[in-house]
Amino acid sequence: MRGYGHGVAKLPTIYDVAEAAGVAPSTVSRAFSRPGRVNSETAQRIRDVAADLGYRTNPLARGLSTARTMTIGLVIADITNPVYAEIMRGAQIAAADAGYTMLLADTQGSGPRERESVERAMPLVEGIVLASSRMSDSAIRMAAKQKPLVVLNRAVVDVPSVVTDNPRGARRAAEHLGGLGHEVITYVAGPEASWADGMRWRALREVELELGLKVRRIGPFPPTVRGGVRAAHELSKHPTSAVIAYNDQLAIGLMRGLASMGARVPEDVSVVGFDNIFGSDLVTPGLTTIAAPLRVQGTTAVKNLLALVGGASSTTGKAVVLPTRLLVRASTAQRSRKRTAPTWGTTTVSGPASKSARRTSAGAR
Amino acid sequence: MRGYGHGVAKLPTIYDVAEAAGVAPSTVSRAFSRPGRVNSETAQRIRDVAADLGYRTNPLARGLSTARTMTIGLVIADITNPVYAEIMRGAQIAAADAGYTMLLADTQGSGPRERESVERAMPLVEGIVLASSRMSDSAIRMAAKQKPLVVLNRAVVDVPSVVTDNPRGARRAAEHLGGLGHEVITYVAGPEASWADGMRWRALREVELELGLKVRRIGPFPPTVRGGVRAAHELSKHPTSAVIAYNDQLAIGLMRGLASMGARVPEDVSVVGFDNIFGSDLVTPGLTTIAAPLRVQGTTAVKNLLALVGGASSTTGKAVVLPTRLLVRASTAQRSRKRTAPTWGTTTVSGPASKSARRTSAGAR
DNA sequence: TTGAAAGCGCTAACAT
DNA sequence: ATGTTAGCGCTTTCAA
Repeated sequence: MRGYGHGVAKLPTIYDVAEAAGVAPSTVSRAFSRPGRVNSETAQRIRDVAADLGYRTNPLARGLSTARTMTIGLVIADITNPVYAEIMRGAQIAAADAGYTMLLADTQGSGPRERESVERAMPLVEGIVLASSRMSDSAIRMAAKQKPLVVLNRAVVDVPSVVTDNPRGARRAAEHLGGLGHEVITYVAGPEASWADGMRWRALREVELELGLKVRRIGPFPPTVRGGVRAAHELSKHPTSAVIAYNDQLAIGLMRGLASMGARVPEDVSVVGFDNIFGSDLVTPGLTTIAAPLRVQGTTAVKNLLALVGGASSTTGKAVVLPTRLLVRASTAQRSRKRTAPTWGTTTVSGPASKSARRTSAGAR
Repeated sequence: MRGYGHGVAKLPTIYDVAEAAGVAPSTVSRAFSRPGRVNSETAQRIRDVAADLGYRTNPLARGLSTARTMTIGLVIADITNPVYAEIMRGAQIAAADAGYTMLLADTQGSGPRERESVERAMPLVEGIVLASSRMSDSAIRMAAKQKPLVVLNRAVVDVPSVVTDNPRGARRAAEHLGGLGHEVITYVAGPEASWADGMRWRALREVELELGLKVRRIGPFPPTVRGGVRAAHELSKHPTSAVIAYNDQLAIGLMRGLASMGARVPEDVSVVGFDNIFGSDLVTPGLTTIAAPLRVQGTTAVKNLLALVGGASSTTGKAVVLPTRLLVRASTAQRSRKRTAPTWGTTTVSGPASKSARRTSAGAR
C-alpha cells in the first residue's frame, strides 16, 4: 500500500532509520547486527521504526565491510544431469536453513569454464561447494586456499571432501551379480576425468578374485543415455551376461541399445547402474542400481562448508563418506544357463551375422 | 606459484595496483570500468600490472556504488522437477554469455518461502526471473516495481512474461486424440495454483465442441509421478479411452497406475503429457507429449530480463509466447472399437470387482 | 586523460 | 548502552 513509484524504488538506509528514530546510525546498525541482537528498549524501537519504513539491511554493503555475504556458491559440472537435481535440492535446503543464499554455476562439463565460474563466484560468496569437479587437484587446492571450499563426489587431499562409498557400492553390485550366477561382468566406464569412475572400476578389480568372477571394462563413454546406446554396440562385440555401468544414464542407454539389438534384459544380460536418479525406476525393466543418498550429499556438503565458514578447522584430513545401498529391481536376474540360442551378440545392429559369440557359453573362464 | 599462505588470502585492491603502477586509484578504476574501457597507454600498463598482481575487481564494492552486481536471480518452485533442469541450463547459459552470475533459489513449492527468497535475493541481483511462481499477481507486480523482473510460465498483467503456447498445445493434443477416434477425453489436472493448468484446461473446454469430443476433468493432483498413480485410481471410476495430463510426471504416474490396475496403454487408454521432460521417452510405452522448448524458455526469460536491466522499456504489455509441438510416441493409439472385454475399470487395485464399468462401452456419449 | 575528493550503506573500533 | 569516527573497495563528480 505504500504506493511505490513505478521505476526502481529507492530503499531506506540506515541513516533514514536513524533520523526517524532520533539515534545515531551506528545504533541502528547494532540493532540489526548479527550475534547478540541488542535488546534494549531503544533497539526495539529502532526495529519498529525500521519495519515501518520498510528498511532492509543491504547485504552488499554489509558484505563489503564484514566479508560476510550470507551466500555460498555451488558449482556443478552438468546441471542437466538428474543426479544434481536432488543434490541441489539438498544443498539449497541446508543453505536456506542457515539463512544462506545459493549462487549456482553450471559449467557444462567444461574445466576452463569451471575455473572461471569459481573465480567469478569467489568474491561474492563465503564458501564454495564443487560438485564433481573437473578441475585438477592442484587447481582445487589453490581455490581452497582463498575461501572455504568443499568438494563433493571426489576426494582431494587436504581439501574437505564428501563422497559416497564407491568401493562398497561397486562391491555390492558385483556380489549381487555373482550371487545370481554371473561369472563375467563388463564394467561400462564413464568419463575418464571422473574420480568416481576410477574408484568404481578399481573396486571391481579388487573384488574380482575374491568373488571368483571376471571383470572386463569397456569405454570410456559419455555418462549419458546416448553414451549407453553406444556402449551397447561396443558390448555386443564381446557380450557378457552381466554389466555394471558407471551411472544410471549409461545403464538406461545401454538397456535401450540392447533392446534395439534384440537382447533382452535381464534374460540375456543383467544390468546394474549407479545413483538411482529420477527415472531409473520408471524405465522398463526397472533398473537395479547402487543408490546414492543424493539429497544428503547436498546437505552434508553445505553443512560442512558452513562449518568451515564458521571457523571450524578442516576437521581431520579424511573425506566424509556417505553410505550407498543396493536397490534391486527388474534389470538383474539369475543367469540362464540354458541359453536356447545365442540370439544376440552374433549379429550387430549394423548388419547380418558376423562376429560369432564368444564367452557366451557357460564354461567361459 | 605465487605461494598463497594457507588461511584466507587477501586479494590486492585497486590501491595496491595504483601504487604498483604509480598512478591514482581512480585511474586504475577507469582502466577497468564498464563501457568504454579506456585505451590509453597507461591504462594498458595498469592492466598489465593488475594482471601481474592477480587483481580482480571486487563485485561487492562495485555493486555498492553502481548497483550493478552482474548477478541475476532465478527463483524456482521445485528444483527437483526435471522440467527445470533444462530451463535452468538455458538460463545459466544466457546469463553466463552476458557475463552474469546466477543466484538460485528453490522455494520447494511454497508461496511464503518464495516471497522470502525474492526478498533475500532482491538486493543482491540486478533482476529476477520467477519461474512458475506461486505468488499472487499483486505480490509479483509489487516485486516487479523494485527491480526488473520477468515471470516464466505464467502471464501477469503489466509484468514481462514468457510462456509457452498452452492453448495451441492443448488443442494439438486434443486433435491428435480426436484423430485417433477417441471421443471422450479426461483431463488430469495439476495444482490449482498453476497458471498453466488453468490455461490447458480452459483450452480443452474451448475446442470441445469444435472438435466434436467431450472433455472431462479430474483432479487436482500434485504434479508428480505419485500424483499420477493416484489419478489412475480416480480415473478408474470413470474410465475414458484417452487422457491428457497436466504434465509428464503426472502422465507417467498415470501410466504406472493404469498398468498396476491391469489397463494397457495405449490399447485401453491413450495418454498424452506436457513438457517432454527427461525420461518421457524412456518409459514404456514412450510418452506422447506436448513438448515445450525448455531450454529456450530459460534463455528467453533471461535475455528479456537482461534487456530490461539494460534499460529497455517493458516492451509491449504482451507476454512472449513460445511455440510447443506435439511429439507422438507410443502412449497414444487408435481407439479400439472392438473392446474384447472391459478388462479394467471394473475392478480397482484395492479389491475385487466392485464398481462396474461405465462409459466403457462404445456409444458412451 | 588523469588526479583529488566525496560517497555508496554498513560495520567496527574507540570514546563517552 | 549509545555516539563518533574511520574505513571496506570501488565509482564518480569536479578540477587540473
